[in-house]
Amino acid sequence: MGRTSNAKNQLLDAMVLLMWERSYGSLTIDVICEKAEVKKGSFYYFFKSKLDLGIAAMDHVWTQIQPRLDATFSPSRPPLERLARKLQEAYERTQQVAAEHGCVLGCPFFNIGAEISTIEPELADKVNQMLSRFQRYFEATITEAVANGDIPEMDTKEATRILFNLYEGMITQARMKNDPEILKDLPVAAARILRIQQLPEISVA
Amino acid sequence: MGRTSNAKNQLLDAMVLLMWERSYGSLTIDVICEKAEVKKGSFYYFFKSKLDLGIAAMDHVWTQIQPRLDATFSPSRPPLERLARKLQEAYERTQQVAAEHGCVLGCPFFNIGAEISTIEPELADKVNQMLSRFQRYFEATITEAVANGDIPEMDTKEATRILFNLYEGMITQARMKNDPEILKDLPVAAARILRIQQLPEISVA
DNA sequence: CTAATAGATGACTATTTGGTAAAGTAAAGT
DNA sequence: ACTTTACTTTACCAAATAGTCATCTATTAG
Repeated sequence: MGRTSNAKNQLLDAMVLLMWERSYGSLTIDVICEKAEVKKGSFYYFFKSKLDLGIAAMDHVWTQIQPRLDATFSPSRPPLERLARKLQEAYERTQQVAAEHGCVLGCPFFNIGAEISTIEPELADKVNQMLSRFQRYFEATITEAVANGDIPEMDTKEATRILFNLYEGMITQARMKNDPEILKDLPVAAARILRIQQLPEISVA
Repeated sequence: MGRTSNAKNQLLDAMVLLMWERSYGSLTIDVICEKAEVKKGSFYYFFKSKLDLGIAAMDHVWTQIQPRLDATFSPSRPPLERLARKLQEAYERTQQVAAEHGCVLGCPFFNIGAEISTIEPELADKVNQMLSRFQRYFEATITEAVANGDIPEMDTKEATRILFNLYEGMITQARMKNDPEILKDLPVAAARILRIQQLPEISVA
């Protein structure tokens, strides 16, 4: 009952895009409303502040990302192949996003986290929560690889932290240099961290 | 001749601090002037905009950082020991800065770069320039380590990129999680990337 | 058909912000 | 002493921005 609307979703979509393409601090309510094609009155009907929308936007983008992660890290393939595919996908998708948006954008969580961690604790918590979820995909993969004997015995939590931070560091560098090619180092880097010669080759498609 | 002043330096110091402790986008001219204890008229006497000061602040902080880097990476010690010391120092200094400022702050260049790369190209260029300078210290060290036979033959440029991005990624995670302990992974991570068992132990002080 | 509900709209206010300019002041040159 | 130079200070304006509210409109339940 009552009037229907998808203004809330338009606001969430616009916020995700703007935070990814620009930054959090550079956004104003007016800019967000314009991008969302929603009037300011409606903004304040659904959200009480930019911070409120920003936090909701992080949950929103996760629901878009999670299915892709589930597919890429699907246990239907052996762990090292999953990892190799993820790293390959990171490179290809970075190129694709750069073509669509005009420049490399990197990881929406990591960028925002680096920006706001000291000034917006609530948003920082939310971002850390999302990054932890993301990291779990790597951890599950590495744990299984050790269990399979695909890689030597090692502290899997430690290896996960190292690989994950490397991954985020490289993607952020790719954004800063606006150069997807930086991500070509990822497979070599992962192999070294996991103490193997190289990750498995992956067949096309 | 004419009236003397150190307002310009106060503005630079304040800007460096604020960009490190907070972010670029959250700063206003008024906030910067208040921190610097300088009136707005003087701000516009020395700088034409926040962007202008931001760029100058990056050069300014480099002049403070460079002597410390020169000391830590001094060729008076063997390369792997230099590296081990740098990673140890990163951990200790992060703790110290956290104690002084109330939270982990990370790398001033990387944080700002991640935040503004898509919206302030001039500042992004300056940040990239500083990061490249920083990276050269790692590259020189790794190159010498290979030449010495301290680590196996490898593509030193590639190894440098990997190690550097890992370093920045970890430091940024430490900021986001407000936890210096994350940096304890650095020596293990470096050893894996450089294909050695472990970095040399370093004596106290 | 009508009332109740959910949302849309636009006009409005108060504040913050970036930016300017004119008058003032300290230091050094002559 | 006084003039020039280099910087400071204050007051000010215009634009941008956050946030509110009364009124309007679409949807559905009864």
